[in-house]
This record gives sequence, structure tokens and C-alpha cells, in this order.
Amino acid sequence: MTITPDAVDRHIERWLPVLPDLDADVEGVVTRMIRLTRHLRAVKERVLVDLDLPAHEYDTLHALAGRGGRAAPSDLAADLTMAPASITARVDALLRRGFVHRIPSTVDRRRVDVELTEAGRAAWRGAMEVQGAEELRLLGALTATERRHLSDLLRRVLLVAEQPQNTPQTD
Amino acid sequence: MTITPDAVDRHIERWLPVLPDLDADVEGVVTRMIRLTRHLRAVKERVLVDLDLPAHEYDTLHALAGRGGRAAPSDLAADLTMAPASITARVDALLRRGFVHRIPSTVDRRRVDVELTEAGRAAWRGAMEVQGAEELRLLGALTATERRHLSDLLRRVLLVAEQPQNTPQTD
DNA sequence: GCCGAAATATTCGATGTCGAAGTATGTTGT
DNA sequence: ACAACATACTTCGACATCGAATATTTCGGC
Repeated sequence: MTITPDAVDRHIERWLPVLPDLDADVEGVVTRMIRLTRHLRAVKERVLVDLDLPAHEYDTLHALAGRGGRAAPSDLAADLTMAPASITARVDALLRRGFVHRIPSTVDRRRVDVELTEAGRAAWRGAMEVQGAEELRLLGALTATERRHLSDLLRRVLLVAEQPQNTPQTD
Repeated sequence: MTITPDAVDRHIERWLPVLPDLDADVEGVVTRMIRLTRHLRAVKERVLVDLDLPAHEYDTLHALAGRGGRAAPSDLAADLTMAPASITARVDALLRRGFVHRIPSTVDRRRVDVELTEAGRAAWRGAMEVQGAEELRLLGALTATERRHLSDLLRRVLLVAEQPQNTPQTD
């Protein structure tokens, strides 16, 4: 049983002539992760189009729901790894659609909590239902134990990424 | 030897109360791939900043080099999975820096080949040298056989992604 | 209590990307 | 030969994002 080559195998084969010391496994892992995340993002946007919900609006609702339906803009910026300045426009758009409220904090008048409305929560839930189907389809290629194995391997890689770089002597 | 939890383990633990039927392995694999690709992208941009080369300019040079130093804008758009309209601005910027030439095709006057200059190739090579170091650092967490195993698992997942969706009845 | 520093959200200007329309050129059918 | 269509690139308008600057509020030291 020979393995079936995928687009990344062809990608590597195409690059090997110009980069002879390319590590096929390292490049293969990285490129496949990039393509898979891009694929999942694309499918997600295609699905959300039917719900008239841009992906970045869904992401914002999702982050908000993950904070119990109420969070400060700076918290959302941290969760979404975005510049705080970008949250303003996102909240503005959600506000226009009636998905959130802006509630000035009474204890700290610098803060303005963003709160999910019922309509916002409903929109989030509706999009949630169709979400994840593609993830299941893709990972259905593996058995349950293989998925666990894959997840474990990736965890070990991510743990290295989380470690502070050994070259923080930039200051 | 118990496994060390990573940020995704904490992420899943935080979401489980609100989404009880969340599959930890599926979510773990997807979220780790997303975070790893984002991390690699961030490190890449941080490295390229020292070379005064924006990541998207490097990507364009890289795609061009992968085509042997000469390609049509539409080819670059396909390789970079971008809208053809976006290539114009990228080539304009590379042109201002003397990294590429625009060469009108003589056989088909609609086409305008983009050609890497020596300066462009040098900039690409210089950035290439420092590229990939972070990839090696991360995947150094695994042994060679584990990397191969990881690559094989991802290939099987990607092969499913490449298969045409069974719902193309949109027309 | 008061003044400088830190924190929080927003505004502003610049940039990158996209889809749609536009322009020029090539191809095909009759 | 000509019309209709297709192709390749560019221009344009809209939009998301960002970093820097700004306004307001809070905190800490004296």
C-alpha cells in the first residue's frame, strides 16, 4: 500500500530543485498546517455567507460568548489577538445589527463593557450549529486514536512555541 | 510521566462548560494548527522587519523565485491564492525597490511578465537564510520519525480537504 | 488633596485586500 | 472579415486592520 501524494508532496517536489537542503518532513508539516487552516477558514466563510454573517463578526460573537456574554473591548482584543483599536469598528457593526450593547462601566468609567443581546446569542448559536462540520469531515480521515496521537504531537510542538524565545536580548 | 498541558488544553477546559459536546481531540488539533501557523507567521514578520522587508513582499519574491524568477501576475495570484487585482500593488512596490521588472510579453500583448532582478534575488536569498529557523526549532521537539509520522497524519487529513465537497450543487 | 504616570477606549491616517468594472488584446464561429 | 466571447491586467471604491495620537479616567507617591 503506497501512500497517495497530496498537493504538498507536489509542492515539495517542485521546490527541491531550487532548495536542495529542504527537509521534506518539516516543510511538509508546516505547509500542510498552513493549507489546512486556510481551507477551514475558507469553508467557514462560505458557510457563514448563507447566514449573512461575516466571519470576523462571528469570531467576535464567539469570543464574547466565551466570556459569558460580557467583556471589555480590551479583553476581546486579547482573545482575538487583535489591536484594541480594531475592536471599536467590530463592536460598531454588531451594534448596528442589534447583536450587542455597549454598557459603560459604573465602577471604572474608562471601561465600556460589550454585552451580547438575545439576538446576538441566537445568531452565534445558529452559526455554531453549522460550524465544526468541516472539521469533523477532515479529521474523520483518522481513527480516534490517531486523532489523539496527532493532537499529542502538536501539543509538544506548541509547547516549544509557547516557550519564550532564547533571543529576547532585543532591548 | 504526565503530559504537560498547553494553552489549547486550557482553552478547551474553558470552553467545555458552555459547549459540553466539544470533541477535545478535534478541537485540539484544529486550534493547535491555527495557533502554530499564526506563531510562525508572527515570528517570520518579526525577523523580516530587521531586513526591512514586509512579509507580503517576501512572499511575492518567494513565489516568483519558485517560478524560476519570471512569472505572469495571474500565476503569482494563483500560487499565493490571492485576487489577481492585489498583485498589481505588490508588483508596484517591488518595482519601486528595484526587486522586479515588468516585461510586456511580445507574443501576447495582454500579458506582462514579472521578472526578478539580481537585487530582488539577493533580497530573497538573504531573507531565506534566516527563514525556517523557527520551524526547525519548533519541530525539534519531535524526533525524526515522529516528524515523519506527524507529516503522514496531516497528509491524510489534507487529502480529504482536497477532495471536492459533496455539496457542489450550488449552481 | 494633588500631580504625574498608567490604563482604557476611541479617532485618525495609512496600508493591504477584495470584487466589480474597465481596457486592451486574443480567439472562435460563421 | 466580422461579431461575440474569452483572457490578462489594471483601476476604482469599499472595507478591515493597524500604529500613533488623543481624550478621559484611575492610580500612586508625596
